[in-house]
Amino acid sequence: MTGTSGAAQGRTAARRKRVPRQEREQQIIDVAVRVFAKRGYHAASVDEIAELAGISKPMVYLYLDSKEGLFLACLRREAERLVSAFQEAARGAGAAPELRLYAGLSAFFAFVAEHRDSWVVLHRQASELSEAIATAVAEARRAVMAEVAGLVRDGISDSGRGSRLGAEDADFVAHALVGAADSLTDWMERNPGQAPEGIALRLMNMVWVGMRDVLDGKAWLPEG
Amino acid sequence: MTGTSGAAQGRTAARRKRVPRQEREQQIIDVAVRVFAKRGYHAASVDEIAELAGISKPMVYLYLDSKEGLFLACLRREAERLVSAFQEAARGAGAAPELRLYAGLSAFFAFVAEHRDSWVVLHRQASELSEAIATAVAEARRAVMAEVAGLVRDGISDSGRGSRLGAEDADFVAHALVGAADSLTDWMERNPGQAPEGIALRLMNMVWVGMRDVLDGKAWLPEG
DNA sequence: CGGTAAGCTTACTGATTGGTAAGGTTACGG
DNA sequence: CCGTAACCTTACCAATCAGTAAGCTTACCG
Repeated sequence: MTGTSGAAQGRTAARRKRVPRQEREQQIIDVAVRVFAKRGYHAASVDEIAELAGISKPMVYLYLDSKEGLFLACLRREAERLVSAFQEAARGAGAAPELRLYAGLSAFFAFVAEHRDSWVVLHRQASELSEAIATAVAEARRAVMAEVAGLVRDGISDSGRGSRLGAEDADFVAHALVGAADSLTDWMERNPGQAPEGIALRLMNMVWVGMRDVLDGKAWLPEG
Repeated sequence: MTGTSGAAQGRTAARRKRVPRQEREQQIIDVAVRVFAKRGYHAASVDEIAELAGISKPMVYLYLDSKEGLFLACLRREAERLVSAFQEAARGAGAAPELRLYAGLSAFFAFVAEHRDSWVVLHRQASELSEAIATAVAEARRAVMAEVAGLVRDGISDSGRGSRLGAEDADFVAHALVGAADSLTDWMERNPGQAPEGIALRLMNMVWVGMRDVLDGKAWLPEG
């Protein structure tokens, strides 16, 4: 009967319900992605994330170990979602590498449009941070890059245009493609209302057609 | 004659010479770029920068105002260098947009290869930070983007292939190009010994040739 | 109806570090 | 030779957070 006993949760408008760990973890990560995207890793405080998640800080530490652990969890979950979106789209688009690439790119742009915060977290929070985090980001990017490089390689050999381009070149094209897609997310933000498929199509036209022509010997040369 | 008077600078191996403000500022910025590139903005401490610059912390604050001011100074100087390198190369390459673009890209890759720290600072320290800094980074990128978009536009109209591609498309291509170049800096790191001109040439072939073909109506279409 | 464990909290500490106050010293013009 | 301003220092403050200790409360199970 102490005057203020139980005030902790008794008075708060909605008496916070107890929630099983797994569910709570996802809630925390949901909030954390938003906050990290908005403020950036360092400016984001665990206190704020805890409060927005409707719990107290020690819970975050109990479940996610540390701020870095929390960020890592965000990273892993969102990276997994993005990579899956790409892979599933590509896989579901038949056998032709060109079409698979196109489908993957479309899925990518759609994902970014829909999950802006996820993309921000994955995109511009890479350096700056600890080894483990940098590694995780690099790994996600590497996965996408490998996927794309594979499609490019298949596209090259499929087209019967021989092996004038080797693995190194497929890698080069993959880097260029992934980088272009990265950057086009900015363009997308400035040109709203563009369908992801439209963006993917333009990109395919720019890159793929050029690559095919190079394979056919129609190279561009300075002074040429 | 107090026993330890003057110990501050008397005992240090090399009695630190006095240096005029302008020169000292550049020294500080030199060091800061290295440290920011190595540690990232937040992990870098002003103390460390001061020490490596061979002076004490208050000097940094006297000359550069704040940590943010220091970073901003780094950013501005390095951005100016990079943009200049691109512009001068492009300007010195005659009138043809293709050649100017090629020269600009070559200069870009050469710059990144030579000034790795500058590039790291410019590249992956953008978000996370204050409004002013984000603005400065965005501005630098915008400058490059505008330059490239201009070249693309010129290239389109020069080729006489009409105006099937408008300003929006030039912007699209510019974003893709700049993003591809960004990302190819990673490729460059993993494939050392590649000449900047070689990288630029491959990129031109991928993108420019494709763009030209699209202008000629050789579009790629899914299922096509 | 206990009792035990999962869920949750308040209230702290410890360290790091951006930033500053106060004052010493050397160069240099008059 | 002297004063003044530019150059530079030591020593400190204050705030912000990541992370923790200690313990309360509710759900559920036997």
